[in-house]
Amino acid sequence: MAKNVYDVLLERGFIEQTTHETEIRELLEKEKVTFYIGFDATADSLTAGHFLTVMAMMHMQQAGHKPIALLGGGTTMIGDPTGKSDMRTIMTKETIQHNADCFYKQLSKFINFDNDNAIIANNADWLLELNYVEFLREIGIHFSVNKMITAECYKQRMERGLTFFEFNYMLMQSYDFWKLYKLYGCQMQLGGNDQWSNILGGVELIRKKEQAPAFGLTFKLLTTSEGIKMGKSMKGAVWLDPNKTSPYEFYQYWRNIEDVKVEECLGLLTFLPMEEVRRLGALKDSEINHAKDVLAFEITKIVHGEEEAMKAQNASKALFGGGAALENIPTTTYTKAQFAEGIDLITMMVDSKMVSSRSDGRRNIEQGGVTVNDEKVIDFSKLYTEADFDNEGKLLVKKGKKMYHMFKVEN
RNA sequence: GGAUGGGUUCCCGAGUGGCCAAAGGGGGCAGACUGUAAAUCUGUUAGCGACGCUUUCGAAGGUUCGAAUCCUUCCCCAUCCA
Repeated sequence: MAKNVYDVLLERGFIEQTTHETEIRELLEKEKVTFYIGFDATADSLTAGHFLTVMAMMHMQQAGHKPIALLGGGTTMIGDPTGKSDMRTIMTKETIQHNADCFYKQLSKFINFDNDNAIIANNADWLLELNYVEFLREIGIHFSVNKMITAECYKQRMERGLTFFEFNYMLMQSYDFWKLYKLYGCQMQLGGNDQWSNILGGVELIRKKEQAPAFGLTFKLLTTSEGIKMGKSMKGAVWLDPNKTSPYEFYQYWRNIEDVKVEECLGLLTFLPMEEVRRLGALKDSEINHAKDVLAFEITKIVHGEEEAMKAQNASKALFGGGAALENIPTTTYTKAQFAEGIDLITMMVDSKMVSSRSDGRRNIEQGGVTVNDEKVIDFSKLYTEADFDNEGKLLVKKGKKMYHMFKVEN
């Protein structure tokens, strides 16, 4: 075995906290370790935020360790309240099952679940049938409330109010870890740094209940330089599902990352060798745009495949570099019949979701932010007809500096 | 269960009868400057058939020419007491 995964993860910038640094390093060196990461099935696609943990999983699997992807079918049933302000909509069993299926499908693209190389599990299998009193006697007895309220994850919550349910979340997650330990000999839990307290809970539970070693490790959370969680855009989350976030948009998201985050992202979200990462990260001024190209391409390649990554890159270069064919950018297609009487630009922008409302569209035009085929639009009431499209039946609309959309007329 | 203080637009947070589609900040969007970056400055930020109209200040009723503001009931949250 080449380099210890622990050192790889450390060098690439994944590791934030560990329960037992030296033991973990040694363990990963000597043995094939079974570890787990949990995913709550709150949506029908993974997000860019999940991707970081998936990358860590891939590194671990490549190093010969055995990942367990734990789907939160049970925890999602009630809804993880962490960081949520609104009333969470109660999700039906069917929705959760559907979400979990989607997660599994996506995870399979990154993690090899064949031949027992990795395990997929769902905590619905044990959480839903728990007996309350038994649970308290077996698990609850190991948790000190005094200790729990001092936990960092609850601290912020103490001021705003904490429900008994939220308070229990740690126990449920700890129980998951213990269950996976019993079922699969899982020795280690990884997760985002916000999971630290919950992970610690599990580690201690196993140590107390089984007198056996268990370990925990958390990853840095991807944030912007202002500390805001990355992976969100104005349209909401950046999804890994190409139907929810097109490869082009996905590519653009990373292409537009802040300068100061480029090196960090290259280390975490690509497999490029670290020498290359450091070289690219050291580029200055406009040179760093090259590093961003590489970053966007590499991530898109891992998530959507090389072909899609190429397409996204070409589209991006065509739009921002000029020349080249304008293919693979987001497109809305109309029929000739729809254009018989002409359609105004605002309608087109609303249809294509370039703007959120007609008012929004009008504002953008009034502020001089919209061009059609590189010409600034002044009159928002103008009706566009087939004559305005080029001979291929295309019309390129640009909103702001970066948002492009292609309109087509076909029969 | 009791007392007190609260629920305002994407978020935080002003506003206690008309001048309120609602100050200020954050975030978003657009313009300028740039490198598809950051910072900065400017504009904008409920919707629509747009110098006008419609819907919004926890919910439902009521008072009034007129309500985010006053009254009634209800729901929710925080703090203290039990």
